[in-house]
Amino acid sequence: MTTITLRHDQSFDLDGTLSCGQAFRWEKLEGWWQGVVDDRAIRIRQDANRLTFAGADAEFVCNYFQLDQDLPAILTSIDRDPAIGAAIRECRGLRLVRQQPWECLASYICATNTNIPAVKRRVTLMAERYGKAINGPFGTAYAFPEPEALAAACCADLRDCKLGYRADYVREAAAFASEHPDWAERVAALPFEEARQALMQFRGVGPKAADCVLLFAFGFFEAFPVDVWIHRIVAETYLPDLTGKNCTPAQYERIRRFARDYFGQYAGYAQEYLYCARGPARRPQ
DNA sequence: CACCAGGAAGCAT
DNA sequence: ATGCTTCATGGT
Repeated sequence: MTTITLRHDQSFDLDGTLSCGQAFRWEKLEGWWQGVVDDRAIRIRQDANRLTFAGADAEFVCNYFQLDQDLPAILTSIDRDPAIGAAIRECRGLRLVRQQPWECLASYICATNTNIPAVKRRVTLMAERYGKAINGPFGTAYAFPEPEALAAACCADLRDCKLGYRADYVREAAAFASEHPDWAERVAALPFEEARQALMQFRGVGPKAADCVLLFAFGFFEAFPVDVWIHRIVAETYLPDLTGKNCTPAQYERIRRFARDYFGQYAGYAQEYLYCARGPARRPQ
């Protein structure tokens, strides 16, 4: 068990960070967050400015939660109006975690036209069936499956993981990733728009999923994923002439360009704060 | 039973 | 380029 004390400039809210839906492999049990990152089973809790954890060292935890990123400065840079200001006050301390590219890509292929609990279920089922077993501080856990393991999976077994029509997309992506082990570093080396196009070459990865992977795994903080909630919020708050509930490709393009211009190079943080401040009780209409 | 959920592909216009 | 349909699943 390790404890670190956060510095004054390391504003951090563990609960907000892990419950906002960016990563799918954490759950809170009896005051502790338990999760799997890479091949580590981690247990962590926060008491004021102290972080206590097991299953990983301080450097790993610091890197995963990007604790050395200057969050106060980022929030100042995106704080452009009362609406985002309220979201920042409500969610201050929320950080984007640094996910692994393959897991993030596969997870967001599983996230189309569905909700977060269902994605968690799919990812957990895939890990239990195809992932490496890990002995951690909370019994046996399972790493997210390597591309090879999912590429070799038979389609019926994958469908048992409740992937539905997404099973073929995951298998195809897994086959590509196992044949091109350097796919992630090649994407990481590209400029933003080219990296985005590269991700959208995967079947099952459209604009939204690509932007999520760019933001959550590749550190492209200008990425601005537009899901149904963000579409609704942006239409109500910033672009009132947007009509309809369905987000056409042209609307998607307009929203993300607006966000990049308006919020700046950390537009992705603005997206996450707006999304998380939407309020769990808020109903559509 | 209808409707929705961190969408995207496949076609027809 | 834009619009409609379908896709599989679980929750409400």
